[in-house]
Amino acid sequence: MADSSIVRTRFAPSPTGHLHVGGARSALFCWAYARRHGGRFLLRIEDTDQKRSSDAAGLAFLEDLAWLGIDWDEGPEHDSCGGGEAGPYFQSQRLDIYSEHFERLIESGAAYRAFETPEELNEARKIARANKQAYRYDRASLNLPDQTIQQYLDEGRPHVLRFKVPDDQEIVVQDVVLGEIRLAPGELEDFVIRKADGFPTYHFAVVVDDALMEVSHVIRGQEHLANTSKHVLLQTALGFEHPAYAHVSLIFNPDGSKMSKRDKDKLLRASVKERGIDSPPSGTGIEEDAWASWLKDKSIQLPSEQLVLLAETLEIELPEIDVADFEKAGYLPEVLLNYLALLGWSPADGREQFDAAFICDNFDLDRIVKSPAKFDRDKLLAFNLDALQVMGEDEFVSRFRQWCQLHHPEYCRHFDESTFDHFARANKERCKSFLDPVKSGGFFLVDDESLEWPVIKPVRKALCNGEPSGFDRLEAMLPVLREIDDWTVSTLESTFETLAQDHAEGNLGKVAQPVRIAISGGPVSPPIYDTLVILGKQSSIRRIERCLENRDTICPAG
RNA sequence: GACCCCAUCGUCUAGUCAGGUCCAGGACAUCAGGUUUUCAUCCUGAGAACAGGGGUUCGAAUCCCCUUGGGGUCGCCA
Repeated sequence: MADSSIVRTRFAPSPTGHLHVGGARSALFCWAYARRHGGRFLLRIEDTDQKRSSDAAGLAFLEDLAWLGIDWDEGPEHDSCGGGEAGPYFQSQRLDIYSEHFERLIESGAAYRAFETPEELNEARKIARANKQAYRYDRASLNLPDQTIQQYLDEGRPHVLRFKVPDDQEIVVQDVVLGEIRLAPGELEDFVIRKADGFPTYHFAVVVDDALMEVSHVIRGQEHLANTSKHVLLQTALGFEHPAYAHVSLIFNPDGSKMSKRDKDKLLRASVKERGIDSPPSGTGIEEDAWASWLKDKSIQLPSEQLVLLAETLEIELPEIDVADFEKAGYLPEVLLNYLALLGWSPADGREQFDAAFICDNFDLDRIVKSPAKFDRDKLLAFNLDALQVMGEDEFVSRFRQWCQLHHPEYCRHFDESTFDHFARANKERCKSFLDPVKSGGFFLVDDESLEWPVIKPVRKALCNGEPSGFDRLEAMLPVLREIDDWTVSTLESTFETLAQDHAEGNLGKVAQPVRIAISGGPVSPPIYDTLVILGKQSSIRRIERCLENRDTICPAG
């Protein structure tokens, strides 16, 4: 340990695609802590599982981190982030480093070879479970005669390396958030540190890497709490210093279950089973084999594109779990970051809305809460609204345009640049997320000749009821609107004021609402003059005409 | 089942470590009014919590114990 006073934190995900919000918060806390204390934040890829192959898609979370504005000083290179002296930062490239440390443990007798097969162990676990007993590895291989071991080795029997847990001492973990956690002697079994394929297990790799990368503070989710005792033991056996630990509570769904990256699979799997679908629906691109094993094994996740396609065919709405889901749903990265920071942490001054710089200036471990938090989308949405409202108009337009290009290019294609601009501005005051204008603006995209008017209460109220009715007023207004040459917000505004005087005793709503419905097909749209201008004179007139033509369907006689 | 962690309004939390200033504060949500050309905003107001039981103490949301509830882990996953 070169200089123990320098703060070094790390985020160490496995390369399984997108970053989920729990991971994002861990990364945020690590990052903020390093920034607050003038330290370094590193990223390390925990890819020691050969079965879950790590292709390029596995590294999608790098984009998610970057989107959130979390940058790393060392780790995989991405844009201007990454690099560093303590690499490689992919565990699969550090195998020779681990073997050196395995050797030390074998020589000192702190680790031993074990020859049981996974099947044997599974069987033993099952029996123990059936007898309502806690299963612990029985150390059978530890008691094997040297001769037998040599014989097995000569035969080339596959084997793992297990760590010999001292059975006479209590293990104490000091946690910055939780305090002191004690584990009685004998609670821990001799856990595996090297798999049969020669790769280290998570426990071993994490300890070696944290030590070699001089990580000073391990900030991670509480699901790792039970592992920490193993790590502490390994550190002692290897002669490493213990980093400071801070275990952050988990993030839950509103229903109280753990918010997991596997939730989407879980939801779909349940639905598939319920409907008795036993082969992969066509168009999802899922192979028969993959489908079968996915159905059987809860720990298997489908690639995200297949997940999306499957959800579409089943007409199921997937929960927002990944950072990318929130991006797609139209949230601002700075708002998500803000909200995530509030999940388990709060600044001393009680402020709730702040930016990344504020977090970096104020974050500390002593204000982290121990209890778990439920993810509250309403609050996130409210924060998003606030951020959208205070955003400058130009910034809003350009960010909204960028987002549309990515997620709803049909709007960019449909409008020319200045009309898109107007569309964006007209929506700014009234949207909670980038998705709102898109969801409510579908009528802009439909053909004038195919616009329909659903016969729902607010429509009938505005169009059919009263004397004169909305339709009567529309009829009277149409010729006036036809005569307008200067189809602009200001001209329309003065025209409508006159129309309101002439036909509705000055009540603007009485003239605006029928027009709104006529041109949008429903009772909701951006401010009426903006809507008329964005749509254009020709379309607006045509839609009013067609609405009038449909009077009898919309207001059935009686 | 074993072990470990947690427990303040519906939700996120402040207050807990250094007991009194807390008949518990804020935010989101809810409800009621008001503003508004629709929706969304915006403004005003209201209701809403220390899980239960024992201690310790002059005094407990704060300290201790038990119960209950929730969660995590128990993989040759990370």
